[in-house]
Amino acid sequence: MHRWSKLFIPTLREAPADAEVASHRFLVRAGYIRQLGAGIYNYLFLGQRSLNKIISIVREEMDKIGQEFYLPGILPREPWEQSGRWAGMGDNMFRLKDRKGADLCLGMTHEEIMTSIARSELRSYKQLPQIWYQIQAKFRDEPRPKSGLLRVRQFTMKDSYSFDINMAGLDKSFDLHDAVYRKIFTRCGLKFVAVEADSGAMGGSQSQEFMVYTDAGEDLIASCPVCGYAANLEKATSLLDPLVELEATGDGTPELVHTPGCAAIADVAEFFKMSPASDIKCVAYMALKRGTKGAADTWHGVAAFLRGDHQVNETKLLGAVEAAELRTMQAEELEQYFGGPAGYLGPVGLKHNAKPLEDGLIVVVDRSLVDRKNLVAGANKHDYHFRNVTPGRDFTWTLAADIRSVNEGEGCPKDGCAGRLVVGKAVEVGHIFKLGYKYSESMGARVLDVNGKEVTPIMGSYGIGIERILTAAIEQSNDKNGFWLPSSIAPFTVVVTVTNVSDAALREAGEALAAELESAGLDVLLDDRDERAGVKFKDADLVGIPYRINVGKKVAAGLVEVVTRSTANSVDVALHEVLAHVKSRVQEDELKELSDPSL
RNA sequence: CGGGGCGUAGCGCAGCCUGGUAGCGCAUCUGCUUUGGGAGCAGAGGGUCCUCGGUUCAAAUCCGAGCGCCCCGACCA
Repeated sequence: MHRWSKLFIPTLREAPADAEVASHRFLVRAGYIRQLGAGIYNYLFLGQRSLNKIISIVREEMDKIGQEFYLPGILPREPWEQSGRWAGMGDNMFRLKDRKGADLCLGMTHEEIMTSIARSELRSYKQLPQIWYQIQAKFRDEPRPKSGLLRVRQFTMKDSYSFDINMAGLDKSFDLHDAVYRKIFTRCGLKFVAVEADSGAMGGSQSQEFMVYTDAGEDLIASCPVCGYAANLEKATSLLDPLVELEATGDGTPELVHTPGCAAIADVAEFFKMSPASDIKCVAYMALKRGTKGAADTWHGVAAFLRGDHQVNETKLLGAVEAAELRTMQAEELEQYFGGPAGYLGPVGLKHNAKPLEDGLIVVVDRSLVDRKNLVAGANKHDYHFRNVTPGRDFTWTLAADIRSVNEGEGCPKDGCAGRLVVGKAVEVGHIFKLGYKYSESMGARVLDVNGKEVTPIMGSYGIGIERILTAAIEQSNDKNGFWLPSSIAPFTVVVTVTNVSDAALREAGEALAAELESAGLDVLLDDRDERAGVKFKDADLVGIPYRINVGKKVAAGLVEVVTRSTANSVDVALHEVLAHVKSRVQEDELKELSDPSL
């Protein structure tokens, strides 16, 4: 029997001043967590209890498709060197040395280690497919930990890895994860959406994130309310409405116009009395090409051209030029590549590469510019623009690609769908990813196929952020008094509140009821503290327990109150019917979660 | 890494400008009363004022350096 009077549940009336998002404030106030350092948290009794429930659900579902391992958190340098990620992970990796001076790191993820096991143990296609998973602490030296448990330096991850003989096998492993993830998040009571995600510059054919909408989230999701299309903004595309082009002036060829003081898009649009959509915006970057086989890293100029009213999507641009990193150009670099200053950069007369990441400038134009005409663009000369600029005729490019971010209200990209996209903030709770051959190839994992020929297994990797499930659940269900969790992941299903423990009859009724519920398999917390009723009600509302049973004066009439935290609804129930009542409520919740059409 | 803010009792804060006994609310402990939405009265305990150095007769307060934490941006397999 869990008696509140004997437990350590340090609730706070006030939250620490630096807690901003709801889940952070409530996790601290409810005594779930305490901070130890930036992005480093102690999980106390209630927090750990809830996380354990989440882990149990994850484990139960994952065991249907995979096998649980447990790999070390402290890892030698060598496998990371082999995959190329010792350098590639950069400062995000915690690194340390042992007493002999050998390099070690703390695991951020375990592709290398799982692949090393596969390499040394898997020999035949007959051993495939394999799905291996673990639930374990991950360490990432985040540049900016924030928002309580949302972005931290140590967290718990369920990560799994699949090894298949071919693409069809990988598709199946991916689909298995997709199905199991939906089951897991549903059982955890999350209102989630699966979205298309960026698969990164280093290959991988399909990538899907599981997101929960919340303003505390750090990702932006574009979705179509009509057809259900949903994608991370890093990846989302859209249909643009047709535009009316400007009339050509003069002989229709580029004409240099004096545009004093028009460095900003808005100024240019005002000057020419046109929409910013008829202007060509230029954003200039330096792109990092990672040196291979010990060669030095090199930086290359990139000119990104797009519509004046569009925003560069750096993730897409990074993918388009196949670079490792981007940074914006400095003034000297602008002068070197464009011969003109910021605010007046343009594509006319620029020399560019035939292929990305060679010497010289890479010119990337957004696809939405390709069929346009009579545009206005900077002349690479202070206070001058060209008009009558037509892409293809007046300038060419290294490559044309989708490098812009979609905006809310643009057309859904699905064929025949007339919907308009909406954009919302979300937090990522899971990610499934077709890795391809990156790790199996670089680390030399091979098996013999049915013909006795050596082939490289194809891999997938799949993650779930355990703490983020808890955080997202709190974000989606809270009010000014606290939060409520689904009974599947709440630290307790029901709290039995004895309103006045100095009344022996109430105390005994509470004890008896709690014992009955507990012996029926419910997670019960008996609030037997010698506190005023109000204090106990406030605490119960705060700490996330979905049901409360008030054992008070009505006990004399054989009644207690069953209060639902989410709705504050209270019903009087006869003592001998409480168990059946609560059990059926919990079962209803589970059924509702599993059949909720919004999922 | 760029910008901003903060560091005084467990939590929330005042005091700092203008140097001189370290305070308030909540929490904690004791007693009495109270007992259905964070009770009342009386009493008590609790502080390296982030650290180090400097100025001064005297530093929470002024000066310098460092550390830590938060927010915005950049970054984020």
